[in-house]
Amino acid sequence: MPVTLKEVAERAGVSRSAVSRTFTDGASVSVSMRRKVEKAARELGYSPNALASSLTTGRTKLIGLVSNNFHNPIFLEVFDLFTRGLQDRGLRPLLVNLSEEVDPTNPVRMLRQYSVDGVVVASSTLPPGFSKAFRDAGVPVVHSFGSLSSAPEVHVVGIDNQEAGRLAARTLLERGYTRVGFMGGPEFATSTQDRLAGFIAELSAHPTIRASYSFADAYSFDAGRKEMLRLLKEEPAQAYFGGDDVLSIGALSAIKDSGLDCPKDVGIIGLNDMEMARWNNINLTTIRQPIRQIVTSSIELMAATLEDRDRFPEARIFSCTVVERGTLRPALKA
Amino acid sequence: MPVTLKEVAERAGVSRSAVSRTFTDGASVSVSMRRKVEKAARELGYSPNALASSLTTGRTKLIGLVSNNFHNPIFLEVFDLFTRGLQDRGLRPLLVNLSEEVDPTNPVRMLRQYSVDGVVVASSTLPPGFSKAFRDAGVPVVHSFGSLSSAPEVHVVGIDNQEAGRLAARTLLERGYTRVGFMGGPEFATSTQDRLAGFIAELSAHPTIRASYSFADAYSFDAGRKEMLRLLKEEPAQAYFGGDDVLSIGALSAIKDSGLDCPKDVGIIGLNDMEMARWNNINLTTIRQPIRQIVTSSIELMAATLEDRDRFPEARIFSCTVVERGTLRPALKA
DNA sequence: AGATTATTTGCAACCGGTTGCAGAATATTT
DNA sequence: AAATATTCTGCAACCGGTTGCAAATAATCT
Repeated sequence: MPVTLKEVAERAGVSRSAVSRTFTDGASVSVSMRRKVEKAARELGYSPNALASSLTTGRTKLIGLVSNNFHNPIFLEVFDLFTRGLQDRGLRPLLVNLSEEVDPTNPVRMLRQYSVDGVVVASSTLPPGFSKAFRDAGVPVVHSFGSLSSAPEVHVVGIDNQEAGRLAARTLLERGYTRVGFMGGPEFATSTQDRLAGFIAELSAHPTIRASYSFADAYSFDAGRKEMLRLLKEEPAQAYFGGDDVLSIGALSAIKDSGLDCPKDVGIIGLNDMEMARWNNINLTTIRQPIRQIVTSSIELMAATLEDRDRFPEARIFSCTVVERGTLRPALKA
Repeated sequence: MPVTLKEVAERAGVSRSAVSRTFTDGASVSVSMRRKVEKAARELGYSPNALASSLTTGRTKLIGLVSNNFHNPIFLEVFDLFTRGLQDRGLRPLLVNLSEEVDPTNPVRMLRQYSVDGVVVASSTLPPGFSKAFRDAGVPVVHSFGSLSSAPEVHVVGIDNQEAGRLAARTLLERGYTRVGFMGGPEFATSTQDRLAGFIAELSAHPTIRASYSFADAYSFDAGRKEMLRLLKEEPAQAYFGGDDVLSIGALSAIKDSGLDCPKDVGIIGLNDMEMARWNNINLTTIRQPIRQIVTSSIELMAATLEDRDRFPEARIFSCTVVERGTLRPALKA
């Protein structure tokens, strides 16, 4: 059904190579030849088969976009930015949903079968083993929103989750809270671990502060709500660092339903600054993660790595900022 | 770098065809041969190149997943369900972001270059011209969440938006509202037009009801908020059918900020029943769209159409239900 | 104009697989 | 055991392009 190179060549009365060259830029074709071929191509409605050409060029322009975060609203924006950014560079995102996948073997095989030029891992929860498995398969990898190690083995772009944890702790201290809590996401998520570590590290310099830690089952409204209801039954802290915004909003709902007031009785600070956080019936104080910059930078890094496949792995860190809203009491006067 | 068929054949000491057959099911290979080949393949870490084979088989198992709804939280779930559902059938979603695209030419070309086996258009706002353009390119198309015409030219799976509009109108009538409004999404969106048409149709049977219509700039919180603020300045209706949930939540925020109470002063019914609608600090009465069923059915329909490419276009309609929450006053006693 | 150099062009082989066909190897039948 | 029917296997051509190489054309220089 689709028109092939050969048909165009025949109609234009030239060789197949000539047609091929008119459609590969940088190739040597005379203007007259180009005109002839383009005319024939137009009349036939020809457009070259990217897959066939990938066979010889070794480039598909396919980029695996793998994620397992299909329940966090910020990731819709992440996908939006990634797809547009990749498209703008002529790259095609092959979306891979890794929810419930524990072993990288299958995804790796699949991505190799489709000869992707690179893989973007967009996930805050996938263990680094996945990225490494892709790299070991010889594919350039950028892990966005990943956790950074001191010696990155693949490119990582994101925030420093430990620093975010420290920032959360500092913010709570500034507000004069003396009993604080970390209400994290699922314990196995890399982001949770890192944020907790930072949170603890910062507080360790303040021995007078009482701190507690617990984990919700998932990064979800219900999990946050459930966990906060549990916490409120016993002696709750004065303020919590919620694992992320969705979780924090769930916690907020628990607080209100328990007849308590936020921030008067219990304070909350979230993380992400997702769209809903600023909705005025939520109005969540939170730590903002610069998503747009992270995605843009990830795409640039991927493009650069496609050029130079031996590029040394690097970590690109973006800083977070506190977004003041209504779920934490004001800072103490200095 | 990657291992090829030939290398496996050499190592196993057999012909290339033999190796190929081992990896295509339904092909005739003896057990001893299969064992030999599989051993060699395992040792070399071979897995067949799907793109190369697509050249001769004519099937890539690539499915274009095209959408322009990257700001509506329900679409995150839609993408989740689609990617998993497609993956489960061995199909690979090639994600295409059509935001800001007004002409189907480029996307069509791109999808043809990558020889997708089919296209799923997942959008409630794209005009039918896009689906038709894909179909005209000879690719099987399923338009999910699309608007249905009486004579579908491509497969359409979704709700009957007109019926949803009627349902909204009926619901408002049941509650005894006599001055009602339609606060739609952007006027050009197909879903908005259909919902409005149904809303009007239902009310036309009730000449005593005063009805008004207006449109927000987008399906977004801010647009809904802005439009409701505008409406509240003049003489507002007693209750509104909000174009979708996000819009309705924006409207809700405007109502509260204006010192009014919902549902006491102004009622709202949304559409979609997205996750946040049930968050208790929102608690939006809304019309539920059965997303999961729509996606599942779309995938089945796509799979069936891949089998029989001449399948006659059909429309699959799922019904909506009202989800009672807190933004509409109770129904009148009968 | 003739020699020299730079551009174009077509040939043919190749990218990594698949598949119709015919001969070889097995299995089944009588 | 011979004849017949089945199942396997390799050959070679093909899928839709690309590209090194050498011949053919065009451009530039004396």
